[in-house]
Amino acid sequence: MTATALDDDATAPAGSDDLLSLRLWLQLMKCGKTVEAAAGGQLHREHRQSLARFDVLSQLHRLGGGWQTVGDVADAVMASSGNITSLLDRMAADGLVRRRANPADRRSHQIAMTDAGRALFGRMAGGHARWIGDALDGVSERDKKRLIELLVKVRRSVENAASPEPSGS
Amino acid sequence: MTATALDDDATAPAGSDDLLSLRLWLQLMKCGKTVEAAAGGQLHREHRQSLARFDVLSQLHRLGGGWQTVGDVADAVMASSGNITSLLDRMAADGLVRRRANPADRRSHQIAMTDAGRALFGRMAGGHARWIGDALDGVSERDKKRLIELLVKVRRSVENAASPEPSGS
DNA sequence: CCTATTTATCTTACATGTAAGATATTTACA
DNA sequence: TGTAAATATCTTACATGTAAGATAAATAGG
Repeated sequence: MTATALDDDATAPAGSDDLLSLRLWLQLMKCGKTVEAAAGGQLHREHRQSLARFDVLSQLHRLGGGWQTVGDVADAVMASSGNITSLLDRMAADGLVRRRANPADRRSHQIAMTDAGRALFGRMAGGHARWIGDALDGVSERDKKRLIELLVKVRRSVENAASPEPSGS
Repeated sequence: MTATALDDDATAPAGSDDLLSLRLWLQLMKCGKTVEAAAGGQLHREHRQSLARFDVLSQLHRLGGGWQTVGDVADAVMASSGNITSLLDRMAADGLVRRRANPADRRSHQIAMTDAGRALFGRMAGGHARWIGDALDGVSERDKKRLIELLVKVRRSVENAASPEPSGS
């Protein structure tokens, strides 16, 4: 008996490389879900905030906390335009961020943290980094460095397969 | 300028190991999101189905496609009880799965694929494995094997930190 | 047998995500 | 200039996720 749900499917085509890729994909999804659930649970228990909100505050914290466009924030946290709108609406309703019209482009809106948002992020960030350090305590420094490199390779491969560069760019 | 949003936070505490862990966490989240969005997009384009539905069908396909309890399916796809209920409701409304009372335990319900669900899964599985193989084509076989091992290590570390085993089990 | 606890699922409320398309504005160009 | 295309955000509809607690049935202990 194997660890995957797909490895014996009659319509499966190619060689053993597809099977290895499938196993990698399954482990990546499983690991990602596990880490995300654990980290999200920690943020919810300690601060009643979601990972998505923490990501937005982290991005707004970068570059000194100045105004950033909605699109820049959406790209940074990998949220769709429809999604970031409602997320920022709720965060603004909770007094964590505020909007203003972009003075340079009237199509565009900008976002920044409020004082309350900055204070909340200050309380969250240190504890979150410490929690992650504890959670990854069972992984050696060498393995962490190798993993970071390999994860970047995977991401590049997937992004490249999704929209391959024309050969002469 | 660095790659993270947190590395210069004044409240951050410990040594360089927390920073390395933070970088690993960021890459893991980013890689997971990228791969999930790409795979989900492929399933939506080709079959108008979500990754969550594909996961459920994969799990039901295991063990020969017989009846499984709602709880077993929920555990396998890492869904909460409230979540799996509505997901299975929609899949049942689309004629992909069906429910029955568990003859051995009247608290429990069981789930199996319908013929339509089995047919849909057959069409999805091969193409999905092939798509994943293409997407991970830029990663060497050796790197894939190392990554699988390392991801399992990470997951074990996080699970262990979340609920550490008592010393003598 | 009776009651308390545990277990399995469902219900409700709400947060977060995608998809598709509307709106307003800017940009490119004939 | 005028018009088409691109861009940035928002709106709407709906799918998927969590949290908290209700419900029903099984189980444990008296």
